[in-house]
Amino acid sequence: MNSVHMVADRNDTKARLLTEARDLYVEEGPASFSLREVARRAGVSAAAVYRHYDGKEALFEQVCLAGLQVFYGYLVRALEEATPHERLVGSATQYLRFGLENPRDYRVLFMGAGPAHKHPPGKGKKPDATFQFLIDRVQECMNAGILHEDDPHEVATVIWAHVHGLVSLRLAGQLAHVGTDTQFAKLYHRSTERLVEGLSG
Amino acid sequence: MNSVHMVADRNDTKARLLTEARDLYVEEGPASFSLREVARRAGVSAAAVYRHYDGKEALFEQVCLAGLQVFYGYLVRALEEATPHERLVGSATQYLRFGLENPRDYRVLFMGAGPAHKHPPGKGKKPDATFQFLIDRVQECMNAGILHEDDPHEVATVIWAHVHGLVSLRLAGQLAHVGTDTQFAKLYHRSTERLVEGLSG
DNA sequence: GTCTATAGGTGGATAGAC
DNA sequence: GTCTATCCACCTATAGAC
Repeated sequence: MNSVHMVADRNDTKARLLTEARDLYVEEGPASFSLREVARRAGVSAAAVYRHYDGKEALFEQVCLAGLQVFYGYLVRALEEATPHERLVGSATQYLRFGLENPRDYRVLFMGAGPAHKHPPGKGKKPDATFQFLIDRVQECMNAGILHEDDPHEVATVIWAHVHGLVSLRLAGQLAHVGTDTQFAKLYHRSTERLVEGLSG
Repeated sequence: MNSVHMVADRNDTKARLLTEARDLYVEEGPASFSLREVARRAGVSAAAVYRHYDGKEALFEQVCLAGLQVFYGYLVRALEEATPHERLVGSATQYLRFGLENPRDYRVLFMGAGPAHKHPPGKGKKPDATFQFLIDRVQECMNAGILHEDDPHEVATVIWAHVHGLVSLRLAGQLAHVGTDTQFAKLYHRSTERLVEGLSG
């Protein structure tokens, strides 16, 4: 096995720094996110980090980009569905799956404290791509007559707010009373479907 | 006018520090929130802050508490409504008003970066009181037969997630395409009412 | 590619004068 | 109540040895 083909060696310092950086960020917050602490957790010196990343900000940028890659990996699966309706529902399902299976990435991408990090390019640009994806699913349903003709922008907006609200509150521990992830998923799907029906009918 | 009765003198350093602290937090994020910078903005030395607050964390705690006071000031107005249904809808309305009229306080209270600030007592305790308030409104509607009997916990959960999702995305600028605050308010009310109908019918 | 050493900077908090 | 001066901790980033 050539090292060139190894994507995530357990001892790959670069990859290790990336995950340690992400974990530190979500565990201790932006205020405590330091390059030195990331290096400590990864078991290397602070100076070593500069062999892999251009600095603190660049490191965090890569954390965001890596999270987006994972996120898109989930979203695109919804396109494998057969009908427009299934693709729309599937999008919501994949969004939920991403959040529950990658809570740390979700927090970095969608629960960053507003202007917490200034530069992270994944904050103002890519989520727009996400939004467009959802708009396309809605438009698709309207074209197929599955959803009543309406402003796809508006319907997509409300759906996004709804799923983001549910997932973010769940990950924040505010919805612990709902029970298991499976129970939460039922609630998620039921309320989302009813919301869509209510908005389109 | 006795100074004892003056709550917010323009030159009241203590009050000035509080608002400067809040603004710095929402503008620059937790990572850049420093006692020294707050003091600079307030036009006093860093040491002067300690005459009013016990330190950096204590200062931020007071920022959170002040925001909660304002928030509750909005919520309780919903209790002035005549019927359970109007009180439930009114709660959502007041929640929206608070967010649009006090975006900085809203960000501090509900859009803090997860574990961004560790101690702030307004994060794990008080929002529970907020949630209980909403549960009470829902239960009230069910008792009155206005909402179909269901788990008030669950219905309140979905409503909270929905309104929080809409307001937080709006304040994050992700819903700029919706238009004016008035237009956004229409969307907010319409989608919320349909959600409630869908969940209870 | 990783280390140690170091330069240069910011911040929290305290002491003591006024 | 506010100031200046100060201490100490921690950080980013770089230089140069290995």
